[in-house]
Amino acid sequence: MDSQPQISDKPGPLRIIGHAYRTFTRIVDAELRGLGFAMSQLPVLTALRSRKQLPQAELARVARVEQSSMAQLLNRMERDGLIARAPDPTDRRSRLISLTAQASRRLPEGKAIMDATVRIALQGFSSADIERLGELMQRVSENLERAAAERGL
Amino acid sequence: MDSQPQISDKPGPLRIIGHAYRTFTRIVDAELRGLGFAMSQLPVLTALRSRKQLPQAELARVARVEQSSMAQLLNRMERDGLIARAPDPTDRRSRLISLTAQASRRLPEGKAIMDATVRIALQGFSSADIERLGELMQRVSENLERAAAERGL
DNA sequence: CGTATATCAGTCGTACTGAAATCT
DNA sequence: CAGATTTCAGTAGGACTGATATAC
Repeated sequence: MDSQPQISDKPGPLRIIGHAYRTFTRIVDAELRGLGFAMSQLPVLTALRSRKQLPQAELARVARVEQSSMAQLLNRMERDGLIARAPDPTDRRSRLISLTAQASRRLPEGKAIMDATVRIALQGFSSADIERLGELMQRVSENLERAAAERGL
Repeated sequence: MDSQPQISDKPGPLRIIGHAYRTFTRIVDAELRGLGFAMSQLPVLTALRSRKQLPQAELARVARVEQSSMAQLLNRMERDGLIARAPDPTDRRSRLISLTAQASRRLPEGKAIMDATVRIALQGFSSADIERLGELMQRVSENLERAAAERGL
């Protein structure tokens, strides 16, 4: 007798996406805590590893967050001794961000934790599955970016 | 000369997922603002529409957030006149949550906005694509849930 | 004791406002 | 020089989490 409505409240793909992402963040942040890192900091750290000095606006672009989000993140990172801010000699509005030696030293281990967790998330996925997931999510992201732009967001 | 490293910083599937979800939230919240709703409230509202009275713990389970997150969400919803809390006659620790008439009246329109935004996110997707995306994300979610449980998170 | 709820501190994201420097 | 743009800072409020505390 499955004529019962069973009030499934089926989550819908976007609900699943949100929940999976929060679970991912929770795991990575817990693993990074021992290193003194947080997941939100990794894009900043890795961007500064290759190009040693970058302005805040460029870091916001790389991390795909708003300028004010990046400003606050950098405040916490400076407080925690992960980055330093130095005046930009060529533009007095700007300050150049660089890694401290400590952050630079611990970065590889942090990146390894991140990569390992991504592998856990994708356990049991074939290369084709991974490629397909990336492609589908990329299309979702583009659809939403376009809609946001149309609305001036 | 494309022998340049081109420092692609390829996002990785989890980064795309996070960014897509944030963009989705931003759009839905903007559209719901006129109704006085927020996206985080919709699971609560729809759960209370079918079963008119539920305790906080059950709402946290349905919305897949921690108990403290739900407590604060309900505080804001009560402040905004969307829900009411009444003592549970059968358990004096618990309080039963119910919708106000206003919230109940506006809920269908809120649900329509949500559904329309999901359709935008999935524009250009065949039914097979949608099914495949749901299936892949479900597997990611299960992998991460298992890992979180193993770590006592 | 165990379960339901409340509260606090902290992170992270957004929007909005405004000052200072730069560019045209 | 005026006016627009860019770079950053600061604030407010929301949505999470984890850790505690209180009530039954």
